[in-house]
Amino acid sequence: MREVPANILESISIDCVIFGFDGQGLKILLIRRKYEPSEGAWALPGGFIKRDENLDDAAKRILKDLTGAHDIYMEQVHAFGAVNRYPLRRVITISYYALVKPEHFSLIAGADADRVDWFSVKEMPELPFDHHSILEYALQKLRYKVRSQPVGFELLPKKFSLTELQSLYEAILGEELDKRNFRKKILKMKLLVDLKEKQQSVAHRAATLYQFDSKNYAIMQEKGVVFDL
Amino acid sequence: MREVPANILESISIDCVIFGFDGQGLKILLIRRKYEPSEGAWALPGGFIKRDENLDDAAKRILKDLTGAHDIYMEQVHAFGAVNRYPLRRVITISYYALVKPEHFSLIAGADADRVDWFSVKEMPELPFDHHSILEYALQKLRYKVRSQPVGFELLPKKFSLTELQSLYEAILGEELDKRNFRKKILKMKLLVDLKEKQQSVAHRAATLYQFDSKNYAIMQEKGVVFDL
DNA sequence: TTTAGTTAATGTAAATAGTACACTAAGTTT
DNA sequence: AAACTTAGTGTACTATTTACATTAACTAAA
Repeated sequence: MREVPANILESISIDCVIFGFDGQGLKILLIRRKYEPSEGAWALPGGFIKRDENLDDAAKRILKDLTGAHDIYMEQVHAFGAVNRYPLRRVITISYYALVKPEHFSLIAGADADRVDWFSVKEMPELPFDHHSILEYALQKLRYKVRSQPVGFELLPKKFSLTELQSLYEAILGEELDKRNFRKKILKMKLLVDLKEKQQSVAHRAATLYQFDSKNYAIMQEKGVVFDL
Repeated sequence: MREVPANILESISIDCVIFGFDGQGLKILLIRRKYEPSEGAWALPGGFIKRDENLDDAAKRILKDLTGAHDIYMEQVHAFGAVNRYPLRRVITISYYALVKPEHFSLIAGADADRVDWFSVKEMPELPFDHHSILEYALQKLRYKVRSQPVGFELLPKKFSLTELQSLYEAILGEELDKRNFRKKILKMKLLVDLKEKQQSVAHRAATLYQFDSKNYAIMQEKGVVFDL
């Protein structure tokens, strides 16, 4: 445990819930805490806000300092402020979340972390403080969001099959989807470009590859088109 | 302007966006600020959090101290933390909102407010700091919510007509709804009890009165039934 | 070279939900 | 009795959702 520097706001922290999808299941990025309180525990990457820093900027900096992961677009989720949530003093934390592709980031433990790693959401270590609630809340939000917006294409390779896309959605939602209905819906959105290419060297019938149509997505967003999965 | 007491967290405030519906239009509860900064301006009721107070409790207390309105269930909306949003020092604010029936509350300006009043959302005074953004954000949330959940029954008299209910929804959404379709949908939800009673002494055909079926609502919520208006 | 194994790809019928739309009913007031 | 005001109602059309099973294409192993 160390002293609180003067240029930070000592009563407000940010915690980041970074979800990752690697083609298998849903993962979450944790750091191992180098200092008290809860030294040695795996926890959400979090830290304090500087006096001259906006919230979104603080979230980015904190994540980068602890894990090395940068250029991640995060969204604010919720403020958690139970009186005794943090043992040393009163701290209210604001949570942020993002969904990323693990292999895009080389992780480097820094600042108050001595290790960083991805954990499967299904097999999580015990988390300190109220980090479990924070995680659950963010997961709810992610699931909600993924149903109403075409989220997550950036998590797949540039060229992907519809089955891969479906697995992604199933991993996030934690439930199985009907193949034909999924395809119908996703193709009707006109957000995928059929590349007229096939998978190579797979031990079964090769799937057609698609690409996310980000141009059309931008246009539709401007028009205020609502998506729904 | 006064000193910051020691038992409060000086960098975190709460601002309350209290929407009211009085049968006519959507209103919002504002206070007139008694002290600098922005002394004399109409603003959202807001204040600082005490060290031994949870967020939700703080929101309730702050609202009560400034306006006299109590027993209002508020929900957290968003944290706003632009570096210069508050002129005196760095303050991050967490917004809360609620939707209530104005005539249920006797307003008493207190603490840092010398007046309290309801304003039509359509004719708002200039608000200080980033209160306008905070209000807009809460309004978005309210509109969103009212479409997906049976919100707002508590704003009407215990016995109400379908037309009154429809006016409420129209006021919140800021758009007109089709009478027949509205009735079809709302009745299909099985959330209203037909009281087999008629309005009294109205200068036209009397409408049937209904009551919100909170018992059935609780049951349906448990089952996870999704509503959609 | 045949067979087994694996995943890709496809369509339809039925049910449900959403939308647009106009007239009659029941009271009160003049 | 006529005029006014709001209540109350149904239908046809379209779009969306859901459940569901077979054939196609390719590889690997026998």
